Amino acid sequence: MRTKILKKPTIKRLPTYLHILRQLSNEGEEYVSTTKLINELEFEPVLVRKDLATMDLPGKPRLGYKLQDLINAIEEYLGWNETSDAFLVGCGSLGVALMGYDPFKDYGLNIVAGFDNDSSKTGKSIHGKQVYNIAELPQMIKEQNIEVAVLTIPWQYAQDVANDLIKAGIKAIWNFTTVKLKVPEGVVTHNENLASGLALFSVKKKLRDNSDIED
Amino acid sequence: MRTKILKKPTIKRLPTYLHILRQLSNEGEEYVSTTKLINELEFEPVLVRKDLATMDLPGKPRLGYKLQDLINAIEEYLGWNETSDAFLVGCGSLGVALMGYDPFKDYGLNIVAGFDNDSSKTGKSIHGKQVYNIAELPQMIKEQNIEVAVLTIPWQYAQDVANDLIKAGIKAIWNFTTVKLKVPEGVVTHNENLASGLALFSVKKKLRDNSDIED
DNA sequence: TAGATTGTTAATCGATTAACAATC
DNA sequence: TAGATTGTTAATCGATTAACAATC
Repeated sequence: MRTKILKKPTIKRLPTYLHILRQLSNEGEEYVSTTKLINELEFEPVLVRKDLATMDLPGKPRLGYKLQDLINAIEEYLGWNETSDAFLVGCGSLGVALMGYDPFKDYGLNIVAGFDNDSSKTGKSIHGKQVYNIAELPQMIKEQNIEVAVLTIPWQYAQDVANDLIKAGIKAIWNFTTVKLKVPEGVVTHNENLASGLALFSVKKKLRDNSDIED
Repeated sequence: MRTKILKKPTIKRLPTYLHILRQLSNEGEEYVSTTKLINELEFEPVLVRKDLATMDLPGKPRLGYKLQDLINAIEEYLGWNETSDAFLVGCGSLGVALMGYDPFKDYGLNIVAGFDNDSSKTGKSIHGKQVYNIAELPQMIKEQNIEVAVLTIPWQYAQDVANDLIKAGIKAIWNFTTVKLKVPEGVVTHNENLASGLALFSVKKKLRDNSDIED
């Protein structure tokens, strides 16, 4: 297993590359050069070349990289060659969306069930996935050996529920609440901050004409 | 109107501050110091102080900032003191979620209607908002003077639909597809890249034990 | 006055960009 | 051989952190 640690900005750009590479692959291409990738992107060529170089694949001058090798390397690095099963906690509108968001299957994430404390939601199935009462979480986490959770509950309950999840064996939490979770060693969280994105969007909008702010 | 341009990382942190400040305000606090903010956060104190300093408010040594002034300044800077009406295009699972995502009302965004080309979706209302056929978009954008669009359609159609939106008068697109939209001068887009977040999450997960990667 | 805090300038760190060498 | 591309080292740029002065 590769243990080389890439820079955070590089990691964030990898899915963008991967998306284009998969497209090119569908179109039957065999090799891909930085130049070809750049056409679809707004990154600097050197940046792309450096990012791809971190994958430690040999590129052929004049040709580029072997497309499939590059795809495999990125998928492997991200761990997207095998999917992890995950529980989603909080079947509000955002939770329901994520349960039905097809593209995740390309990103190594498989949400297998949802949980909620609202009895009007439990017992039904959403996007083909069963919704259970949150009380059943600990037992089901243990039984099914689930290590990944997606947290889409109101922020007021976030820390408490996270504590329960961790106690039951969850090792990684993708957190969509605005709360910065406090977690013990050995548990990772990642905050998906929609508000940050919206803030940036709002400011760009305001500065529309005289702006020099970049994405 | 304030035209001072903040740094991108600062802008992304503002909503986090705002969230905590609003909480403190609800609890009846009148002043807030960096020290108090830090308790809820994982940022460096100096960083927070510098971010807040960009708001150009006088802080009182030993006391901190006047809470309400700080909240107002941040909201004003982000343009969140007044909400913009927006159309959402693409009522798939993600689109439906965003239409029903309550917190947006605190973030200056008001999605007033949805659009889709699937006749099984049009004519109904979702989360209290009407869904129209995408063919009606141009006319309705003009009639209602809408300048903001949220784009949650499959990426294959993203550029084409964006072109139509812009032609009809849309000035700002919050783009949830994986495509980097090409837009003319005077139109802003912001890409919300869920895949980037998931990539970072995946890598953190993989490196769980021996990691030195930071959020 | 002492202490907690704001506010600012300088130093460090990290990421991007520029310049150029190597290769098929 | 010429040219397109990979690959790498050095320079620049931007953001964070450290150090310290100012103030109530």
